[in-house]
Amino acid sequence: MASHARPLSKKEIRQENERVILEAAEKVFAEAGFGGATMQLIADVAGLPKANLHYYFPTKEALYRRVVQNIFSVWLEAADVFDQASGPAEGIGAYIDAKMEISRRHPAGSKVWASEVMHRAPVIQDYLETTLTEWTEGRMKVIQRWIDEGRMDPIDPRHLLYMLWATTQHYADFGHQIETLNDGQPLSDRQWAAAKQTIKSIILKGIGAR
Amino acid sequence: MASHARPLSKKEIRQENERVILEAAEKVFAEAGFGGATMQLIADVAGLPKANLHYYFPTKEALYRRVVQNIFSVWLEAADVFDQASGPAEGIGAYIDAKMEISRRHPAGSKVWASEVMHRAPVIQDYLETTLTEWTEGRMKVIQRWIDEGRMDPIDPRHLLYMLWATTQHYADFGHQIETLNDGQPLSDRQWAAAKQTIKSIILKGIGAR
DNA sequence: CCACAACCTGACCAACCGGTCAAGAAATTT
DNA sequence: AAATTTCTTGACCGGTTGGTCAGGTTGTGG
Repeated sequence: MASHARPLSKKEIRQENERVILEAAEKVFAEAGFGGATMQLIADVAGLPKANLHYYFPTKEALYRRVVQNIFSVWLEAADVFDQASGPAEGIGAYIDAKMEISRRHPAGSKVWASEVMHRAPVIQDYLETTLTEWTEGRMKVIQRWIDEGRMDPIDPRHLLYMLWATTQHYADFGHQIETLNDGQPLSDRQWAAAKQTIKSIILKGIGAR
Repeated sequence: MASHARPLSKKEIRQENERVILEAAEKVFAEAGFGGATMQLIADVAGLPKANLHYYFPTKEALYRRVVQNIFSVWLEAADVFDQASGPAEGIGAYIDAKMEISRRHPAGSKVWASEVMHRAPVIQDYLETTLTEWTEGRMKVIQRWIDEGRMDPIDPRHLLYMLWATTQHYADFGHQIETLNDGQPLSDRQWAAAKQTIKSIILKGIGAR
């Protein structure tokens, strides 16, 4: 039982507790939605008294906002692979791999994001209008350049992006449905690989990547 | 003001009130989630006193269950076009059109369904295990037959189906995000047509439909 | 070692929610 | 037109929820 643990410093205490609370909150918000989640349940999952949550996060909304912000930053990181690529096959292929990995490792985060957007983004509308809009336009330009260079078919870049988001996030957001249709078992390593392979195969061939 | 309206019969009253309540409930559940929705708000949207809702639907859960069941039946109807098709280009193309039309006309329903599945399907798990499983297996056999007949590439039918669901429902579930990225405007007729066309083009080429 | 600041938490509260009920209004049956 | 069934609704209730707070504990800087 960590008998040699020296007393934690105030900074460490704050860091650790915020981390534990955010982790628990992400899980509970994903499973119950914002309205269905309760501070009491989040506190139980985090292993802290409810009043302690309100010490670190003044309101339920403030806590939720932090959870969504965290997800958004993870979400954007996957974009890096896009820019560093030399062509559509490499760039889009790597992007699919990255987003599928996020769906597998952070399904709760993806669900919170989906829920937030479905409810008309009451908390992160400003992010949609600024950061996401800029990100999307940048990526559309990259795709358009590939088209102009004759490295893929003339596909509407916007709808191609939507297709990539939809397909990859589906494996997180609808994971329960997929699991049910898989005899109640989570996808195995082999099945995840097959999913990635099928998606990449259809899309890369579908856009005529060369 | 319908001054000539004869008094409504009891049957008509029941039919009309249930319809109004279910319509309001679908909208409110879609916008707020099950936990965030309140009977009072549904009553306000329906234009009825709250106690009247409990006369027609004993509990919030019972009302929610009916909403989800309605959505599920609409959802399955779109399958017809799949079976009547002579080949993958026609069948899958028509299925995409049908599901995109549902996303456009019934976005609230799609959101309720997504929300239900994301929360581990507490209400319609039995449907997933029976009706949806059977439906999926049937459609997988159709696709496999097309593959065996050499009418499309050997694609894993299961992941192709997930891709079709994900891509089409994305336009309903993430409609708010798409609208924001479209300068805050809903997609026009032309843009909906472009979306359909892009999706069909990529997928049909991607699976080598011939 | 002391004074201060940061952290912790059981107990509490006002607001809200799903659901009930009794009493009346309206349609239907006899 | 009386009797009966169905529909309507304001008022009410117990339970839950987000949030508060006072008083205690623990680390920290001088």
